[in-house]
Amino acid sequence: MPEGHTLYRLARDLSEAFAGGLVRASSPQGRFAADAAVIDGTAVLGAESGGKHLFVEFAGDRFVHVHLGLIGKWDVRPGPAPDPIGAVRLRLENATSYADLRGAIICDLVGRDRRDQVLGRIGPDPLRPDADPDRAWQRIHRSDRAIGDLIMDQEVLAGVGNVYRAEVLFRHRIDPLRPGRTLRRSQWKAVWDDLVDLLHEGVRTGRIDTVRPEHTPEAMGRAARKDDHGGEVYVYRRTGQPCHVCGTTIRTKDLKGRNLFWCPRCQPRFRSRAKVGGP
DNA sequence: GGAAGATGACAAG
DNA sequence: TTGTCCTCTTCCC
Repeated sequence: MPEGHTLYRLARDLSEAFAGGLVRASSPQGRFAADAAVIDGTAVLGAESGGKHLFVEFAGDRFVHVHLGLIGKWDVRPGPAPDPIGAVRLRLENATSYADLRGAIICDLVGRDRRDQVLGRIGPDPLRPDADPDRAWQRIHRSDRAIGDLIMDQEVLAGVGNVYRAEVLFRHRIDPLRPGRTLRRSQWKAVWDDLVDLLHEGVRTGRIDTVRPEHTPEAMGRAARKDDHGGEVYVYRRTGQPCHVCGTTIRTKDLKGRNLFWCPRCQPRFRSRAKVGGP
């Protein structure tokens, strides 16, 4: 679940629940106990996300830096907190809300320097209005790496994970294995603009839906069925199933340890126009 | 009841 | 490139 839109929503929800007041902080699981004690009873100033990173700011230039990784979750709920269930690394609570963090790959108490360092290292985030897509383009159009690899590199572009990667490349009929340097600038601009739209839609709904109206089950006369992660998608985790658009079997492949999904017909293999080989 | 896999990133070699 | 960490769900026995 945790791609950029999830972290953005979390930052918003944490701000709404806790900003401007004092919070109790604890670590029922114990691994964050010493740091939780430092911020316990202090004021939350706000929360912000950058790509998949989340920072909760406390008075005194203290920040809780969280990265959910593959399996982390942060549940923000109204009401008095119940007894912790499972391994709760960090719990924040006030009179009206509580938030339980589990399974995060990063949960650190840091200063402003570290926060600035982390946010300075990531590429442009499509959810930030001041993001500059040209920063990503400068990396992409000089690279021999596959666009499917580049687009998930958080130093190139921040916030896109495996679902958005698969879906946005499908929507633009781009072969995921095509080298970044072979893309045209106009193609990148279209991909970026689409990511801005898709991520904002993800923030609004809390799900990843990427299927265009003309390809919905209703429009195509097929049975409606939500995919496992809760949204309607073209190719993500649909290996072996027919493409919603052309019916070709969706394929998968391991790319640097992550599953890549694509339709070989809608996203035909890119061939360089440069002549190669012998006479 | 247990293994495998998952929307991720890091360190080590 | 491989190994490691973290939790929860799904699938198979």
